[in-house]
Amino acid sequence: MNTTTFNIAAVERDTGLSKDVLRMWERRYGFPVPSRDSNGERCYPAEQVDRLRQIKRLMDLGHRPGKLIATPEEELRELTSRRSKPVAIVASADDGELGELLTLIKQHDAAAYQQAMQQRLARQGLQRFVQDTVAPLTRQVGEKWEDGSFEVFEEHLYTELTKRLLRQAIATLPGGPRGPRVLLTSVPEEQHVLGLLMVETLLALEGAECIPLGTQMPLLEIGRAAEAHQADIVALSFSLAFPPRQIPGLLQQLRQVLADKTALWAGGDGVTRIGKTSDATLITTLDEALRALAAWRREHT
Amino acid sequence: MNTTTFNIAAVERDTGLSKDVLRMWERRYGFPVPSRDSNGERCYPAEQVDRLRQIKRLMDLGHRPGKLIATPEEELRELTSRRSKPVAIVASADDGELGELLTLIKQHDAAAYQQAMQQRLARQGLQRFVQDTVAPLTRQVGEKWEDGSFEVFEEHLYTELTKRLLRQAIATLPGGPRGPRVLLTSVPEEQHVLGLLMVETLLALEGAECIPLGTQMPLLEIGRAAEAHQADIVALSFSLAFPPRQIPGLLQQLRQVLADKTALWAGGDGVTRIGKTSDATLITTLDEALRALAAWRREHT
DNA sequence: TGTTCGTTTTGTCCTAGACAAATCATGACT
DNA sequence: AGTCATGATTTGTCTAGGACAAAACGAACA
Repeated sequence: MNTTTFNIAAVERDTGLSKDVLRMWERRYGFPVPSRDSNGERCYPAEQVDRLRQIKRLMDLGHRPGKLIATPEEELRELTSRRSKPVAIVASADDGELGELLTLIKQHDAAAYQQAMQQRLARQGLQRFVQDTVAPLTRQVGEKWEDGSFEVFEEHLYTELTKRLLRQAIATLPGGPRGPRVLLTSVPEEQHVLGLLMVETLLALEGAECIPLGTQMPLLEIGRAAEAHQADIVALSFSLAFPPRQIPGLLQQLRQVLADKTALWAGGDGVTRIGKTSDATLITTLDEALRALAAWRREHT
Repeated sequence: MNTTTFNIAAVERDTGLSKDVLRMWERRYGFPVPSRDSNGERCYPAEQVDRLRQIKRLMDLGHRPGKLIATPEEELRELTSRRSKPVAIVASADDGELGELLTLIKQHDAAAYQQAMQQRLARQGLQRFVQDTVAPLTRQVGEKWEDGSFEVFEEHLYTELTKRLLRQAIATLPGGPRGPRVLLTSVPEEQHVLGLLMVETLLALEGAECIPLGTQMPLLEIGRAAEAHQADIVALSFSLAFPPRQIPGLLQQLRQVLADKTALWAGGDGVTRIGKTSDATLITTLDEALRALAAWRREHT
């Protein structure tokens, strides 16, 4: 009998759904329906936590909670059917080879994966490696995770190993301070860093001076860092999981904190869902990052 | 006029203090006292957000909010006076040299810092580098941050650069699967990874097979990962900032999720504040990690 | 085909009360 | 003098339901 239950804080921690949302769903949709302990506090069974995490993931993909909760188990079908929607039209000839890499992760063979990636890096060169291998591979891992063929921990393993590869590659680059000075980071609550690393790699290759501050910088500190480092550009990353409603206000606040001459770039899948803004340059693809760099250089000659 | 204000979600994001706590403090202590917008919602000025972050930091160090909030500006004194308390008795002869490294970070000279660290690594060897350089340096950066002589972004820069160094060093180690299989990760909400990397380095040096899953793994997923990887040991890290109240219950839940033969290690400064538990082996220093490894090996011959 | 406008959905914020866990202070006992 | 138990205080988290604004949707219209 494994009757472990989770209190509401643990569920928030594990699913990313706020306590407010969990209580509201219970009130409105009748799900989840946790039991109560002797103090009248909610006790969620593991099964419901798993389902909530699945729902959260589908919501990050654009689905609406009302519909998802109403769907009993056909979600599994929805998961795969959703596959038609994304812009996976970019059918690369490399799909087969990427599949091999995915298989290595799926087999949890870290050593073989790293070796295969190193070979690929040597063959393609860093720029093409990032654009034609790491980026599509990351997308595919995300999709595998959506349709349930990848576990969360397998995605984590992929992310961790790939981060190491990119950081290693960046370390070998000569630090050429001939381009703009770019400060790369993310706001608190946003911990995805892989996209930021890809951008850093490409910008560093182009000779920009990158200052990586990791993730989760408080807004006011980003302002101080930009000033202290005399940054020309502040580049932020937002993942799909980041609450979209917070992004516009956040960019506006940051814009006010930064000096006027400092450019503000916001990138990542999370910004595809917000409208245009005058506070920041929105960057949705790696190519756009390179174009934005070129544009910046044209304007500052 | 920089009159940017923050709503309560932004303050939670930037300070790590929950909305509940922010509202409760306002009710009980009369601080913070945000203004209200036209909807009656709280608007915190930047100044209060900074103070809150400072208070949060001191609380992580063991101070109590009631006292801190009552202290108007003498906090600054407290900050430095607190210096006497920590176990900084380990006066290493290296202090001078470490100071130089700190200075490089303070000057934001990433290139020089990396070069100096590489030299140190070459001179000391990896094990001593971790134990005699990285560990004390990290502690000092934390202290500098406490007394205000390091900004948050300077700590982030240190962390990011040092992470890269360690990962690079780990990558050069031969993957010898002769020891136990150790799965390293942290629970959601816990994003500090430097301690985990130090342990990974030492364990890998001892020939253990390390599986780094990054941070923020949901509990149930940790269980699945341990099973899939046939892990002998699951090693978790908790920083000082992690809510201590959650740790015991969390270890208990995880213990139930894991197979009996799988050992559970909990390390980091965060576990020094909780009592003994039968659910996990508590590890508070790097030495202890090595001893725990030796003990494990004795028991499994 | 695309745009505007009402309607529905959804998340977040609000107040205020209750309680349990942790911490502190006191006093008794070894 | 030190150690342990007991009671008071501090502190965080949970609960409840209500209100509202922003986003998403759908339908009528240009």
